[in-house]
Amino acid sequence: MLQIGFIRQNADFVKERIATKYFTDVNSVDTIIALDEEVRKLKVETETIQAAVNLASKEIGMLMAKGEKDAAEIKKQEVAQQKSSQQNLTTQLSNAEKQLHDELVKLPNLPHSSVPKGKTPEENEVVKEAGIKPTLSATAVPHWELIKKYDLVDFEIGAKLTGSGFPLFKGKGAKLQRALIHYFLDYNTAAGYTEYLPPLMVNEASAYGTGQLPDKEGQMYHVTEDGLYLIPTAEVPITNIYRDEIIKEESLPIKMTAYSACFRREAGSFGSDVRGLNRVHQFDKVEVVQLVHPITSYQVHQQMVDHIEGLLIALELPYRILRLCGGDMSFASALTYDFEVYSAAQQKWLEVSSVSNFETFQTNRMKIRFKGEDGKTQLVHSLNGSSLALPRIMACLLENNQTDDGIALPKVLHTYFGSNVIS
RNA sequence: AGAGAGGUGUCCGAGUGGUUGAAGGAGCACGCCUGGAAAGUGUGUAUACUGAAAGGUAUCGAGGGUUCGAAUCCCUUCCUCUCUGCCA
Repeated sequence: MLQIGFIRQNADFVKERIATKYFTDVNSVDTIIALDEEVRKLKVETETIQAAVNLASKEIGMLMAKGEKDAAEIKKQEVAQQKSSQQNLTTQLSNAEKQLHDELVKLPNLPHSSVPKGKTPEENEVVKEAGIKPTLSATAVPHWELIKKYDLVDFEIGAKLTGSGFPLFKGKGAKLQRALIHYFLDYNTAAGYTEYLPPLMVNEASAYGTGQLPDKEGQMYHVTEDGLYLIPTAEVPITNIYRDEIIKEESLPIKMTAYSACFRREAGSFGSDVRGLNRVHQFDKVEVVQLVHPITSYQVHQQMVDHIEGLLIALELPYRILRLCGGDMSFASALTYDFEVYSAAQQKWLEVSSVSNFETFQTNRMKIRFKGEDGKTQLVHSLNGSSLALPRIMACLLENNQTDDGIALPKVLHTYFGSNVIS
């Protein structure tokens, strides 16, 4: 959520920036400013009356103490009149506040100045492409065939147990997942991230804090009986750890990593995009989150990109880094880099990580602040990135490394997996 | 899941209707004292909104109610602890 004070002072800038995200209703900025003015005006009015009421109440207290009952009664009647005139204002105020909040929550974050212009994924800017795309033999097959061949994942039984999109990992497939999670967490903690293992369900306040609510309600599984949501990413519980906290400045940056299962309803997907492990309702992911001092956030963002790039290099996968254009960025992000790996048999790029700087968009909702040297509290910046999403990594590892003798695993996984090859 | 107890500032802890944003203590910060430190001592020590400022408003888990006035009374709800039950 954008800060109202900032909108008030930079209305034109806000409109201009929002437009690059192809947010449809730029006029809502004007609505917000008008509502904000109304709210503040009504606040002053009601608070003035309240101040008078409070003062009178104290006077009544003193009169009662002195035993001057009659004088107290007269005061009481005065207060009663003031209160009746206040009631109407209070109703107006709470209505206006609610409207203001509803509008404010619908505004997306403002894209950073380096965000490329564009509306569709095709207009994302390729910042870097590296690694070697393998030349596969004529007999090479996509990962869903390899999965069958080596009996790594059973989609049919997953569907039997739960439904489509809930893969059942099995044998070496399950072990490869474990090896990857283990390796990713080790890599992150070695870089100074503290490891967490979070709850897989969160309450409404947490889902709201990171921006899943109210914007993306339909994308989460909702346990209505208990008012809980299955997490779409560990980002949600992990970032919310510091909700409503004031952090000591010297504790910044706070670096956290977590493995979790992720649940996404992903309504409306279809076609070859959803084959095999390309898109599923439940998947494993390791996430990194940082809470940082505002002046360092873009530097940290770049460090996180480098950090995640290191994983892909270690996994020996061909990858590319995209700077997302305004139209393809998420609601809450100010700047996002996506990582994609090249899936050689499918001959397509698959997104495996998204590294974003949210600036104060999330922390304003969560009220995550620090107290600076000047004694003023201000919001920290939050950032996060996947490191990494497992299914597509697995798909690429299988497809790109397939040989007649099995799947040759990258060196870094040998110890974790306990073997050099899946055969 | 049932029974009971409780949630107050950074922490401990007092407070059952009237200048209580909140006693007292600890911690922390700054100063004095000291050769230096400890001890001692003085001052300060929440957050948000609003206002140029003075100030004002709100906040004692959360939400609602009673009252001229609520940390204190009532209702709802969340959480923690103890006991019982159940269970990986």
